[in-house]
Formats: sequence, structure tokens, C-alpha cells
Amino acid sequence: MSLFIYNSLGRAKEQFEPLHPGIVSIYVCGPTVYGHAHLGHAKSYVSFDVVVRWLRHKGYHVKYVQNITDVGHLTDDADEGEDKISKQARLEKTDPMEISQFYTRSFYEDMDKLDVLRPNIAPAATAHIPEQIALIERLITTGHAYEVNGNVYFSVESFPGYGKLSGRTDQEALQSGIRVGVRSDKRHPSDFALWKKAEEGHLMQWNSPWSIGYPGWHLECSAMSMKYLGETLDIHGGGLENKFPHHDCEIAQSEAVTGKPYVRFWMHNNMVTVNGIKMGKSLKNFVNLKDLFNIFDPIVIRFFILQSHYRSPLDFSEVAIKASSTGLEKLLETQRRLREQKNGTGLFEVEPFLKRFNEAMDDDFNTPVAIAVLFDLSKAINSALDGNEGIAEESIQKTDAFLHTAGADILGILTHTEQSMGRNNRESGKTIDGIMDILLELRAEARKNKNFALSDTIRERLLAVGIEIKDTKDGASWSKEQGT
RNA sequence: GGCGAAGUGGCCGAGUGGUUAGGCAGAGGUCUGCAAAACCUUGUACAGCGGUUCGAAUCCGCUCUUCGCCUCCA
Repeated sequence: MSLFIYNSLGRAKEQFEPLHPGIVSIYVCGPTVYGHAHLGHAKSYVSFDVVVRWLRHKGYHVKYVQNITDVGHLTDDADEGEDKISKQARLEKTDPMEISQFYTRSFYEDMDKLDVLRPNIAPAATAHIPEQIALIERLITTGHAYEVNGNVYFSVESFPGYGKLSGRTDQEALQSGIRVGVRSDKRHPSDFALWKKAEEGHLMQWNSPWSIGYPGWHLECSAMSMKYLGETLDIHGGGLENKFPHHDCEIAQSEAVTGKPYVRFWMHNNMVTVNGIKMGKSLKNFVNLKDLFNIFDPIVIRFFILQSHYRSPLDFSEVAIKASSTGLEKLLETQRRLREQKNGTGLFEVEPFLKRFNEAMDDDFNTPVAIAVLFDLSKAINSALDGNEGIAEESIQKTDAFLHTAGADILGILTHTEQSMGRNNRESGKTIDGIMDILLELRAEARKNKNFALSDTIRERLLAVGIEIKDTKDGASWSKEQGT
């Protein structure tokens, strides 16, 4: 089966084949580390995590690069304002390095909780200043960049395709919309900074042929992606809001130098809204992940994100997440039931579900449909388990293997089952299993003797400590409470 | 103003020119000592107005509304 990916460049689904057979190079814009990660980060990196997992599942060797922006990202427009990291350092009365290190660690903590796999390479912009300077030198040599007063700008007019990704190709028409006063340094208002001369008191600065200064924000992605992945990437991902100007600038910088297509497939994930309105720093409505994890299990957040398509906006509300949480529990419960089933004789065909799941994932990573397939499977499994014949051991193994591959390996949502069953090979798990066996035996004895007061007390008191008992025709089962 | 996306049943959220998305919530039933879970049944949705078509919620046009980008943002 072939994979189709929606390519933002061309705005259509295209069949995906990597440039080099068997190997996929993918670069995703990483965070600017000046604050804790929010739900928008979660949506982006969970989405691309599944992209990478699916590509690996399909047998590709995936080289995944995701940068850490720790310099050059200014608070105002691309060429004005204060460096975000520096500003935060000033606010926290420390230095930029501590800020970027602190929030980088914070970012990975949150991503780990969301079960987002780490990229193969996570290059920091400040660790690649020589590469960025080299790229600027090549741009100047080829006539695509010019220096004025220690600043270096990319000349938009030197690159005819500028704006092709976002559709903003008519630079003259754009000028009416530019609110910032035109800087006298620039030859053209749309030109953007590659290197900025450090002003008095600027904390982060490096030597360069033009001035003591720092690189422009757009530059790092070009320099680092091409360093680690070559001059043409298979996939470049990022948030929709970065399409312009960030990604268009990347294309211009890179292609102007190499003369080759920079990226074959551009993927843009949509935004998170809160009550229908964009989550933004200025609006003060952004949802901090650390706060959110106090209310919801991170895996529930992951599941919630994957229940909508990566190209659709995701509207945040606690009601919606609670609904997701209940749904996820249902899937986990099915997996648990399946694994506990014994002595069944019925056959169960998992192949049709596997096929539908693969088709959904191959269709531009359609995780909502893939999850719907898992729900259909859940219903079919439960129906079979409720039937007289149950499910035979061989079918259970096949089905469970699919659930594990699809639910845990690929989507990363059915990872709690072993843990919640207390059977995770750890000593504590074994101990709990043993204790629970005793309690369930005692309760079964009480029920046999119609001592329902005692059996109900056992059930209620276990529930109070977060363990839920369910009586089935094959005896009682138990599970830790999920989700919230 | 320019570029782009979208309006789906109580809520979330896919998809499609004619056939059930899925989840949550709700209703009825089966099972159960009770409960929970599970299963069965149940919802006749696609902003509005025109047009194309044998047939459109799905294509086209217009209108209304919302959202994103054009300033930093995943």
C-alpha cells in the first residue's frame, strides 16, 4: 500500500516516496525555549511523532531532526524587538543559557509524558553559529544577500519564487499590509535579516565577518536541516502559522544557495483553539501542559489530540477531553478483557480491521479514522467475548498483537494496559496482583454465601483507593482507574 | 486590504456525488443479588440561497458567519 501525504506546496495529497529508497529525512520546527510547553506544542509534536512512527512501521529508516531555537527569535517582527530568550532571562534575572537549558529540559519532560519519541538529532541554534555564518557567506557570494552596517539581509528580489509556499508571491501587493515602518537598511521591505549586529547590552553575540552579532531566526533551520539531512529533505513539518514568513524564508535561503528543491513534502499542522479562539501568548489563554497534566493523564491528552486530524484545528475544552478519556478507557478495557479471556474456541478475524487501519494511516495519517477502526474492533471483540464460544487462543494472540502494534507502537495510546493491570513485571506489581487475588477470592466467597454487605464493602473500599472491580461471567476482574 | 482554512446531529469529530463514520452524552432492552462493564435497539446531521446533475450535505456561484497568516507563537 502506498502512503499519501498532503503537501502544503501544491495543496494536494501526493503519493510519498523518499528521495533515497528506504530512507526518510524529516525535519520539524522545534520549540523556542523561553517558556513551558503548551497544548499547541503537544498537538504539533504528537502529530509528527505519529508520522515518524508510521513511517518506521512501514519499514523506512527515518532520520528525524527537530531543532531547539535558543537564539535569534525576536519579540516583534523578524528584524525588530528583543530576543525572546534574552528577554526571559532578564525577567527571571538570570542568563540566556540557563533559560534555554531550563525550558529545553521542561519541554522534553512534557513530551516524554505524552509518549513522544525523541528526535534522532535535536540541534540547538547556538551550537551551529559557524554553519549559519557559512550559509550567509554563500548567500552573499551568490548575490542573494547583502550587508549594511553590520547587518546582513536576504534579497527577496534575487529569488523569484519567494512566497510560493504561502501564495504570497506578489511582493508589491504585500506592502500595503506592512505596518512596520520600512527600515532604511533594507533594499526591499520584504527582505529579511540573516545576521543582526548586536546592540549595546545584547547578551548573546558571536563574531562574524560583518559584525559582532547574532543570526536571524529563519536561518537556523536551513543551516541545521541541510547539515544533518542533506540539501533536499523528504519532509519538513511545522505549525501552520510558520508557513509565512518562516518557511518561505527557509525555502528562499536554501534554494538560493543549492539550486535544488529544499523540501519535497511540506506538512503543516493546524492550531489549537480555546473556545474557538486561537491560543496565543498575547491573549493569555494558552493551556500549559504541566497544568493540564494535573487534571488529565497525559495519554488522554495524546488520545484527544489524535482524535482529530493534524490538519484540522483542535478546539480545547475540558468537556471534550473528558469525553475522550471515557472513550480511551473503553479501548483499554477491551484490551484487558481480551488478554484475560481463557478457553475460548471461536475464531476472530482481525485482518479486516488491520486493513482499514492501514488504509486510514496511509491516507495522510488519518488518525481519527484509525481510532474509529479501533473502536469498531473493540465492539467486535466484546461481542465475540460475550458470545458462547469466546475467542480461541490463536485469534486472541493475533488480535492482541494488532492492538499492540496499532494502539501502542503506532498511535501510542494503548500503553497503560499492563501498568493498570499491575502486571508490569515490577515487584510492586506482582505484590499487588497477589493481594488482589486474595481480596477477590474472599469477595467471591462472600457473594457465594450471599453476604452482599461484605462483598459490596470490599468493592466500595477498593474503589476508594482507585481500584475498580467488575464481575463477569468468568469471575471478577479489577483495574486501576484510568484518565482523570 | 492581501493570502489561506472552515461552517456536520445535544457536544467532540471523520468522510463522501447515490450505501452506518467513530466517540461522548441521552432513551429503551439483555445480562447481573446490586453495581460497573459489555452487548442489542434508538438519533433520519451536514450555515443560507441559487445552479450543475437522474441524484448534492459532498461539485460550482453568491450571501452570512467563524478562524488562521500578513507582527511573536507549535
